Amino acid sequence: MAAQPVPSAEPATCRVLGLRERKKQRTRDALVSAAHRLFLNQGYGRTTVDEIAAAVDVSQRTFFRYFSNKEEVALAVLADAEDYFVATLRERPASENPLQALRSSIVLAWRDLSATGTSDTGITAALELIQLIEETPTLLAAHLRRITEQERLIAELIARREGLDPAVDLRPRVLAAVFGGVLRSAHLAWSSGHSAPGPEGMIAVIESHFDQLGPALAADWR
Amino acid sequence: MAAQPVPSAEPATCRVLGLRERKKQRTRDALVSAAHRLFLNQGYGRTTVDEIAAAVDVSQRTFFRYFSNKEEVALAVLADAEDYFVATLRERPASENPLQALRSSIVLAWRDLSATGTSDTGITAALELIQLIEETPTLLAAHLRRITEQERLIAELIARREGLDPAVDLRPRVLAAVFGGVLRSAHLAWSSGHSAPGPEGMIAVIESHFDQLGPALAADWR
DNA sequence: TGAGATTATGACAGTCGCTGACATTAGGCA
DNA sequence: TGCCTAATGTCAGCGACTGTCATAATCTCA
Repeated sequence: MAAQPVPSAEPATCRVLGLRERKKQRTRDALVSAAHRLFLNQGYGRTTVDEIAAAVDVSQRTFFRYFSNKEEVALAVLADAEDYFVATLRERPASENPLQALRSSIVLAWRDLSATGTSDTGITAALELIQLIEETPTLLAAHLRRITEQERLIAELIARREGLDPAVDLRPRVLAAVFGGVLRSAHLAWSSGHSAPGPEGMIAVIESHFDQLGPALAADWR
Repeated sequence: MAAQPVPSAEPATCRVLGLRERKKQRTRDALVSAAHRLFLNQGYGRTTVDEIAAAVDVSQRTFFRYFSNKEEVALAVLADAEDYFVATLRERPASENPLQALRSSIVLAWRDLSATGTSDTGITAALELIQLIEETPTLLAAHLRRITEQERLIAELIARREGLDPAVDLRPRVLAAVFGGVLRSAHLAWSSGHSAPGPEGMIAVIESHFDQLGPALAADWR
């Protein structure tokens, strides 16, 4: 393996990663993708943790050292996408108002991810997972809880962005909750299958839901 | 529970219930209140289903014939309140726009329930439970999932109210999601303890969150 | 009122998610 | 090479939940 001639395209941190750390990362990734495959093939409920562990040739106990429960390994696929969204939000210019910043961040994040994506571990996996979540009550519950944690983070980001104290001003938290609601509604609409598939379809659904936010709150619906 | 001026969802059929049905209702109620007491005393996670069943002197198997899982018995306390809210929403005059109707329904429902409430099974139980939910991840997840089901119902009600096809027009679903988000945010704020206790405190928090909905979505936050 | 059909319940066994404890192995480092 | 630490496997056990079958309680109707 070309150990030396690698230029500094990679962050320095993972150059010096020991064998131990790399191995951990590999088994973690293997667990995630094995779980993903099993869940999609035979359903979440009909897949046991033992199966996932066996597919990667580790013990069940080791599985639970990587993921605190079965839901976590399923939702792990979305973690990257969420992080990317948050990173995007941090970089939105101050000229945008908060709602604009959230909307453009989510759309940009989807666009970037769909361009960057290695088709296997990337955005298609996330989309398949969203579908799976919507039809699996247990997963949906766990996902919704994660969403609310994300909303707290988003509220803090917005508050800092606008120079407000999040403990006093309710607007950041209200906005984050509204944003979460609109997104969830869009995910549900997309996964119910009446719209275009793939990232483009998802983006379109999200945009149309945001477009209806004003009208939905308007005094006159006619 | 003899109050008239309220929307009652009771069909006349249940006037003369057989012994069997009444007995079932009693054990169900006993399970709910025993569970409620145990959860509040020693925490949700440290209470086993066996304990709850034993407290009512039924087998564990019987417990699971009444509730499909442990979360359900905890959230059952909120079911009445939710039903009351939905009934209230159905009766809101057409002169109110959708957002107004939702807001006044939730406030009215809380007010009525806090007036009607037998202190034991009524609104205080619901408030204690909201607190418990917010500090118990498992319960929060289950609760959030129920909320989304409620949102679907609310969206249908709003659509019918406005004479729209909920499959076409996104506004009912978006509005329901926004409403759910604002409420959840209010619950969280109330249960974090920085506001007045009791139903009045909750109502105040809800009102203030709704007041911030417009400002949160506004273009200019200054 | 009493026999037979329903229906709720209990008892039991078993699966699966998840955890603590301890021994074993494998990578890091002097 | 050999010690130290961290990752893993094994095992035992708890608790949530389900299927199955026998029993007991209610209901129905002649």
